[in-house]
Amino acid sequence: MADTYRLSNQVGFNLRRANQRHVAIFSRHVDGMTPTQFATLARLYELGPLSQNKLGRMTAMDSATIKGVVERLMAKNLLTLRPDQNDQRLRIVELTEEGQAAFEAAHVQALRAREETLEPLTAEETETLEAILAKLV
Amino acid sequence: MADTYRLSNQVGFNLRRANQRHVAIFSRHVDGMTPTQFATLARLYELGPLSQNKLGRMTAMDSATIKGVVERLMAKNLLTLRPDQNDQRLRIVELTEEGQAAFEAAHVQALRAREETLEPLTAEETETLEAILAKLV
DNA sequence: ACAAACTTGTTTGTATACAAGTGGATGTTG
DNA sequence: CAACATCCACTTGTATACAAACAAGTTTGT
Repeated sequence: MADTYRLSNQVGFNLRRANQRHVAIFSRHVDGMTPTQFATLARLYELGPLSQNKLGRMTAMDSATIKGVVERLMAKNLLTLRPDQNDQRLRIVELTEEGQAAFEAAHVQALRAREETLEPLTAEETETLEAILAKLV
Repeated sequence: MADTYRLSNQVGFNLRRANQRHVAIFSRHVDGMTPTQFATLARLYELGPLSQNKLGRMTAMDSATIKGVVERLMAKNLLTLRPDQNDQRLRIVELTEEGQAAFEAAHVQALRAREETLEPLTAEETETLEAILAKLV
């Protein structure tokens, strides 16, 4: 039967909790920006201007989600939106100067959040976790 | 500077993606129930009747979140709510017969979802991941 | 006994996250 | 080149997730 089922041992449950914990730590370290918003800035910083949907794919958000994120970042003047010349469907998202600065500042704080998240682990365990997560996603 | 920052290497980003992937797999295997709702049933099945807030703590949800989850599960007749005799603040949540059956059925499907989630990993990597997640949460 | 501190459950507001459907633009193919 | 499929952005609806504030009940400290 299901008598021996223990939720606390389930990978899915612990994946969810580990993510919750990281989000909480991230929020304490990085001001005025969620992990998702930070990921969006990071991708634009890395890759330059992208269409909204492409940006969503690069940050693992569907079109409905990325729309809201872009909207909120735009409200903070961290990015701009412009139509594409060749393809009238596309809305090209681009970092503003302010957005670049915001990423560079948040980036340092995000690294500290990462450290605190991984603090319970040894350096070797951290590497192992990163390798295993890379295989999982 | 932040030139070398690679979002795809960030533990937080990959934790989020791994969780997204698991939720998607779970949804394909378990019908009519989210991972969170399943976790709620699992805890009640494991531990018996619990107050709403206590149930939230056992499933890693704050009071606002667990309220909605309980509401939706109650709408499906999978659990009931009753006042506590000794403490008038408490609302005791309890599985119905239908809720127990629903958990037992979903439980089998959830195990298959777990298998598919962990399919990219060797048995040893799975164990390692579980151990590391246990240290992280 | 009684005020202060805490707990429980609720509400509101904001932010992901995704399914499903729409309309317009672009690509592909017979 | 016209039918068809695909892609993009948007909209609606549902489901977590958490912060902050609140009222009512309970516990604690004196």
